[in-house]
Amino acid sequence: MNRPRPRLKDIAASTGFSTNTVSLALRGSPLVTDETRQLIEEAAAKVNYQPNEIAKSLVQRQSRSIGLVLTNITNPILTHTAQAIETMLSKRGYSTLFATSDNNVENEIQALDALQGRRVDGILIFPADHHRLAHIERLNNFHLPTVLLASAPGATLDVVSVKERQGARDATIHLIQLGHTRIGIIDSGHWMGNAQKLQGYLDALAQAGIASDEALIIKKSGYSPNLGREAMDELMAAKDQPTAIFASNDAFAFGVLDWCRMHGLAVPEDLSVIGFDNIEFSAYAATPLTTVGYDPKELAGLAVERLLYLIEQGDAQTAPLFQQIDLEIVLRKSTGPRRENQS
Amino acid sequence: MNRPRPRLKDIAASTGFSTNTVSLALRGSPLVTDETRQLIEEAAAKVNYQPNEIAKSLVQRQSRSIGLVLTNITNPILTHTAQAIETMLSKRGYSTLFATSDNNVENEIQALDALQGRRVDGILIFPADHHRLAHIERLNNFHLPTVLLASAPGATLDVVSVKERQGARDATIHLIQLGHTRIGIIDSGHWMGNAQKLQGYLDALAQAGIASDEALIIKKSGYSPNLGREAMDELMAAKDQPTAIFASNDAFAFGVLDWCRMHGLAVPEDLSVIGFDNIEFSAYAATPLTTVGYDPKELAGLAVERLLYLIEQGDAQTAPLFQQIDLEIVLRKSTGPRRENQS
DNA sequence: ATGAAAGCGCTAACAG
DNA sequence: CTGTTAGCGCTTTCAT
Repeated sequence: MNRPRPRLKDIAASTGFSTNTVSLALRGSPLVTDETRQLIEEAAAKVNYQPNEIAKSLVQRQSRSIGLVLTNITNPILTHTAQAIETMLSKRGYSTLFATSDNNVENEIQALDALQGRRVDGILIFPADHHRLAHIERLNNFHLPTVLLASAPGATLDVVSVKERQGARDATIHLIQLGHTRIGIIDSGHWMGNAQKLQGYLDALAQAGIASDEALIIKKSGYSPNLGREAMDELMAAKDQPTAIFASNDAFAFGVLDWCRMHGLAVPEDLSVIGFDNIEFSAYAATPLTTVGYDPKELAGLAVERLLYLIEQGDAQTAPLFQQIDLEIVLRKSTGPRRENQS
Repeated sequence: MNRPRPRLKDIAASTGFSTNTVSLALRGSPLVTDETRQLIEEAAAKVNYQPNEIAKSLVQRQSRSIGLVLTNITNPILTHTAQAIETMLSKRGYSTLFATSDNNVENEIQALDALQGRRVDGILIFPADHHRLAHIERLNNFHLPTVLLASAPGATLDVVSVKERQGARDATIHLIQLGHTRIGIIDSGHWMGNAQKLQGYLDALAQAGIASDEALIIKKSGYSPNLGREAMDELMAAKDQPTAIFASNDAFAFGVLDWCRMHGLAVPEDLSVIGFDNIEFSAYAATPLTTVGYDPKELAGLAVERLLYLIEQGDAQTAPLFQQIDLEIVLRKSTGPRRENQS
């Protein structure tokens, strides 16, 4: 059973045709007779012939593979996006090489090098650091189509992301409409997030005529409930405590909920909390989480379409496109009206 | 800025050496003078030379890439495993091509074909269906090292997985020790699970002299809290209701917790529930979930080591190795002693 | 210590 | 319609 993989040449030899004819036949060229095609197909099937895509890639100068670079996959919304991307790409005949940067620019550079070495036809990337994009933008020098999956400030690349600023604003407005004026934000700092969410939060406050307070703005780098708990320690140390919290991702929000459980605060009676991302689990949290969500498939679809378009364009330079999808608030149980007696 | 990618030949031309010398120099061969190596390295750096791994793969007949096939990535424990795999592989100089079968054998076959076409050096796979492995086992015909990431009954392939049966037995024993005798199981049917967990559950019951009851055994195919809820509808319809539930994955357990919340049952006072996998969020569930967990990195490490070993072995046939890692119960709040007045 | 030639498995002209 | 030739970018004998 242990044979070496059959080549075009082998099936050429066994059928008596030339490798060229075999190649054409197998690719369904109209130039070859039905009769010979049939012969060739049979011979190919008999030995379980599978074309060597590597050889094909070499001669065609395209690998029909793309690179997907993620920061890390502890955030389920990213993995859903990743899976959707892979599925769509696979339907279009592309393989996906994946790599993780773990939010580290050095790793990211290495990953990009490896992908370039493998001559991927394009790259989809969640950047590790929204302020260090030079190594990504440099990909353009080699005509390597790239789309960013997060809106980085001043990027000269194509972007497909979510309307973070607007989503954050809507979340904050939701809290304001419930009567809250002391609203804390736990922002994810500059990676996995730029200043967009913070901006949206400030927009909402300004619009409602509420002064922002530095003591209510906490930055945490990472994605973990622990960070949410830590942030709460700081937030609730303020003299004038917040009555509502906007957590810039659901993991932070879980940390907040847990902090409340530990400290005997009822949600939403004593504290309202709203998250961001609407990961599947948010419906099953200690208090079902109100959060702002989006459809990862929509994001994936847009990104894949755009990337494939850029690939097909080839050398024809196209101006970078900036696309963002809508978010919407998913109302559950973790937000409620501010009570009179509240702090 | 828009140049084509430099080749060995180009930097040979610019330095006056032959492509062969350049190739040797860049790979650090001792055959070439330090002086010329330096010259060549400079020239290469100047044009940002990156070797074409595709060409390399073709001539060396190895791609230094492996295929990772997942069922789907809604289960966070799988994504953690996947990330750990990618990270380890990347450290060893391997790229990872990833594909998802969505628990569908047809998709799985397609994915495997694509990976073979790309001439991956090995495959790591969570099989879609533990009873349909023929297409995977066939990979051996082409010397394609493969390791299964789930213990399939009677597989003739290498396996690295968790001690599901023992973990399930331990979980059930835990409930029995708390005084429960009416213990329901929500099993994940035959994919993403074989009969191992059910077996472990039955083992524990038998060992304690408790008769098993068909009415307490529910099978659900999939990974979603909804299925847990559905199962509860069936389970609690029994005349003699269970006082404890073993959910074969954490998502099911969340569904159970949610069902309890909807029906006014207190956990663990009215019902104990234990999950499986210990996903990160289980600590933040409506009731912090007691569950049986393992370290995905350990699983990933074992799998990668084994695969790489098989790859290095080359044609030397080695008997399939069956490895399983330990599980341990993570005690939280969702299990408690059976009360006297309980059902 | 360096160069020339061959070839990995395939597709792409170009003939006939 | 089918065969011949060349070449993708690299490594690998084999010379020198």
